[in-house]
Amino acid sequence: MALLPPHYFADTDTVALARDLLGRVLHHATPDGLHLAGRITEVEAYCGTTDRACHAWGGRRTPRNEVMYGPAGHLYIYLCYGIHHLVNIVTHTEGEPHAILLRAIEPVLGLEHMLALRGMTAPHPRLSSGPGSLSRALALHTGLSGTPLTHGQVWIDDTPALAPQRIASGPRIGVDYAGADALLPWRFWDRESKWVSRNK
DNA sequence: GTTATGATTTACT
DNA sequence: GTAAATCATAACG
Repeated sequence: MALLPPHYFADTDTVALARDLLGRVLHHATPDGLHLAGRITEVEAYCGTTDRACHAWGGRRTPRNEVMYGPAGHLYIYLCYGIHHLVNIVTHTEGEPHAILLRAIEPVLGLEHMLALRGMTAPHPRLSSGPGSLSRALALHTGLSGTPLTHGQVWIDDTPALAPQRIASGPRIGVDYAGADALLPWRFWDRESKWVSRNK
C-alpha cells in the first residue's frame, strides 16, 4: 500500500480533502517498534485565517500553530485541556494555515497494543473514537508535531476513500465560541461505522 | 509575571 | 446531566 504523496495534502479545498480522507488508513511506526494503524472514520476541517474556530483565525501566528503556516502534509499536534493531544494534518499551500483534525479511527493494526495504551481489555469504539482517545490509542503526541507524513514514522496510505453516500456531515464539535462559524457543516464521518465519536 | 482558557474525556450524582 | 481533571499556551499588564 503506497503512501499518499505530499501534493495530495496540498489541495486548496480543505473541506473536500477532509471528506476524501475518510476511509484511508493512518499508520504510526513507534520508537519502540510497534506498528499501529487505523482507518479514518471521522474528521473536521479548519480553514485558515477566516475561520473563527481555527487556531490561525485573524492571522494568529504563534510557536504552537506555526506548522499550520508551513507546507502541507505535516502533523500539527497540540495539547487541549491540559490532557489531550489533538492530531491534525496540515493542508493547503504554504502561508495558508488550514488543517484537518482527525477525530476517530477504526483499529486496523496493533489492536492489542492500542488496548494496552488505553488501559482497556476489550475492543470498544471508545478505544479510538474522539480526538483525545485517537491520539492515545495510536501513541501520537505533541512531540510529533511538525513531522512530515513522508518519513516512514507516521503516514497515510492510499486505501480507497469512502463512497460519497457513506459520508455524513454536521457542525464541528466543541467550537461554540466561534460564532456563526460554529454552525458550518465541516465535520464528516462514516455513517456506517460505529467507530465515531457521535452519529449526529 | 499573571491569568484565563480550551478543536475533551471520564467519573460521578 | 454535571463537574472535575490538568497544563501548555496565549494574551495581557
